[in-house]
Amino acid sequence: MSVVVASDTKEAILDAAEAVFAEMGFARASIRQIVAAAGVNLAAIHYHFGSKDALIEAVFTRCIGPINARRLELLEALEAEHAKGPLPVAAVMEAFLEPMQEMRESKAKGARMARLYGRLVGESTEALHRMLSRQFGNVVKRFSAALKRSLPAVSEDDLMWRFYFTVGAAAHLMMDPPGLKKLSRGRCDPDEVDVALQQLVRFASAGMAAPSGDGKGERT
Amino acid sequence: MSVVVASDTKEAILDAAEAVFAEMGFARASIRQIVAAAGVNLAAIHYHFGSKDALIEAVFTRCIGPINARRLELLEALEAEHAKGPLPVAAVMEAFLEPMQEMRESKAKGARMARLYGRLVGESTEALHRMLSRQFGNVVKRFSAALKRSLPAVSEDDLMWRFYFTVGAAAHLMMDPPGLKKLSRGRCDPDEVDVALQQLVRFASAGMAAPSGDGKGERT
DNA sequence: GGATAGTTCAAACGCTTGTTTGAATCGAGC
DNA sequence: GCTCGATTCAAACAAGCGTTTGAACTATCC
Repeated sequence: MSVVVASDTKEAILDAAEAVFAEMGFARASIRQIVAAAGVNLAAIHYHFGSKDALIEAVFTRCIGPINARRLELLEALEAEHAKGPLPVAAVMEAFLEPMQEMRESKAKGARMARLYGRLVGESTEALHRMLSRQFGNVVKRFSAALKRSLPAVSEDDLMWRFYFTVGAAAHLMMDPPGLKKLSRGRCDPDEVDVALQQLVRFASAGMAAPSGDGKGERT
Repeated sequence: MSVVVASDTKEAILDAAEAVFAEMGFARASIRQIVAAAGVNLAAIHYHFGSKDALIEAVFTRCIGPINARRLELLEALEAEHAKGPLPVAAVMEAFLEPMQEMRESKAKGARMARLYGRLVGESTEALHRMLSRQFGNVVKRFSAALKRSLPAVSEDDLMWRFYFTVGAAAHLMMDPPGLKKLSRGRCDPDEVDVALQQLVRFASAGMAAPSGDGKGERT
């Protein structure tokens, strides 16, 4: 057969864990479910990863790494394209949001990874949270710099708040897509990923560029 | 002693469960932790509620009921105030977001309930989801009608998408307040609830009123 | 004061959890 | 062909889980 890059069982475990975690959440998922789905022995998880927590980390890293890499890639391309002029906010937001949405496009695995991704925000333990910071450090730094350049009129603090809200909106979409369907009584389909991305980008861009309340309480 | 409105232990269990669920999530929290925190016997939960799932429902209902009641109350006041003229979007959003944020204002219990509230979106099982629909049905109907009136230029579908994103942004804020602190390297404080509400309202209002992409791909 | 209904309690139930163990199996390298 | 390290396997481990049980307690009414 072909060259075994990394142990086949290791990959099988990661794939199965991804699916089970996405469906059940981290806490509810049991390693017995995972080994059953992967078709490997119960002890394989501890042999290859050491513990359930370590497996969670491994799954997460494999899932989020490429996304953040692509984000930075898109942002760099954007900065190259608009080397001198101003960076369009919508384009920056799209560079951040598209890689996350994109993976939902490709069949079951993509959707599962997307759900898994969403789970992280809500269910993260302390260990998960530290890794989350590690993985996102660069992305946050680069994107907040880009946003600052895009929207010089908005204060840095406001930008952080709004970026944080954007993450929440995107995470919600991936954590609970059926929620939108129920909310809209079937009229909006969260599985049309291009529509979803467009909606998300529009909403987030407008939110980002919202007027800052400079003192006066302008409640229109 | 005073009149016992409902069993003291029942209240103690609900209080303790609220705290433990908020801290650990529903899946990780054990009823042994809850009875220990409440200072009651292990069997008390099953005697008073029947099961752990039923307890989750009870805690949730007690937590979300008053919030949704207040939302409708604020919205009705608003509609009375602007009986003829247009409803200001920001005011509608504030009517929706304030009751949720408000409870964080009062010491530990408020913050715990807020976290619990946030957990629901990410961790809900099928049973929880059905109850969530039941509890939110009215609120969604009334607020989407109000938003439609506020923003006649925005299509109904767009409004649903954006309302859904707003829920996500708000839920994120309550699920993971420390996340904002980390993201902003300490510059933004999610515990200043009035600031948080203001930021949330501004972001959501701008997102709600975003221009709809009527055909032309206006990527500025 | 004995009976009754409501509540609390310690103890155990059966089951699932993450993890460990030690033997069995496999695949190269000499 | 044999050895050795890496991998797989069935089986068991202790601990924790939600839940049940039946006896003890408490207050109320006749």
